Amino acid sequence: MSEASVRVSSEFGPVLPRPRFDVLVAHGYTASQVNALSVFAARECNWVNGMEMTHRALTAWSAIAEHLQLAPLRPEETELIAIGWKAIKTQHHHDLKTRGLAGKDKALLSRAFVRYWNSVSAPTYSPEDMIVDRLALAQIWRALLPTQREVLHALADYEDRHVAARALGMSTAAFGSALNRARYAFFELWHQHETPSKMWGADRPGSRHQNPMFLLRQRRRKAEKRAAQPATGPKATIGRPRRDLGVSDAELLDRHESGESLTSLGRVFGACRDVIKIRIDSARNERDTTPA
DNA sequence: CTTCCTGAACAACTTAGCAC
DNA sequence: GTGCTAAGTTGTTCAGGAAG
Repeated sequence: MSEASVRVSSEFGPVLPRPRFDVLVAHGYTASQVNALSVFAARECNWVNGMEMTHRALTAWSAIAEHLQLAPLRPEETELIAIGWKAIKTQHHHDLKTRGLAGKDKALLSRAFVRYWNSVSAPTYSPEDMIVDRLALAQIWRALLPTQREVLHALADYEDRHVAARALGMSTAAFGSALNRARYAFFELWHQHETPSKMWGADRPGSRHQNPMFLLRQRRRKAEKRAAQPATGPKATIGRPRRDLGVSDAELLDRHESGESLTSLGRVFGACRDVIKIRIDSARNERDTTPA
């Protein structure tokens, strides 16, 4: 598409409003040209079926205008259209996510889906859910023991269990126990008269792991992977090589079954407890699947 | 060369059970 | 009710192979 074609194109009227003044945006591009490029990008973007045309054009418009302002050199029209397409695609994905329809498993009815369509399909907006939740929170908070409130409060304040534990003069282990009990008490009260589901998720640091849907999907993927693996057969050779602890897995299993704890075995062989556990599990698996 | 994927190892959190 | 310990569970990082 040439500069001349942008100038003569006047088909963007119904999609985007024509600017009242054809002001210069940047690098010689005028507002009308940016409009035309945005509409072109929107119309030719055939891989976002279902996204409304004006929404596409506005998304492309924002991205193109921003790029023009930031670009050190004059960008080509094709580059601006590509910028528009990229923005439309990203926005489309975001929209789907908001409606709970994103992800590889299109059949999955996600929480976002329920949350979005519950509010959208309601005849009028209702703050009922938020009010009920806030009242329940206030009632449950009063029903908790003072120490349970303290640990929850400290964790919320410091956002770090080690710092929170120090602030309360507790060991990390004691804080962890108290926190677990407090959470469980809260959970029971929240699900009063119902069977509470198992606790899930964890307050790990990092924004990625604050998303419960991420945790849920990750857990499901792992379960699927485990289920797909054959029960027997040689293990894949790729991955980090095993460290030689100077003891066979079978011997570790024997010693563990004789009463030695995982921790003490870990200390003896200079490995963390989980390494010992993995090897014991492996030996146990092999023993159980090998015919006598 | 880069990116993606994988298993091993490590780290952190949760839970159950015991003692006080 | 609380603190502690050990075991169980789950997330992160690292190193290496495969694919493009």
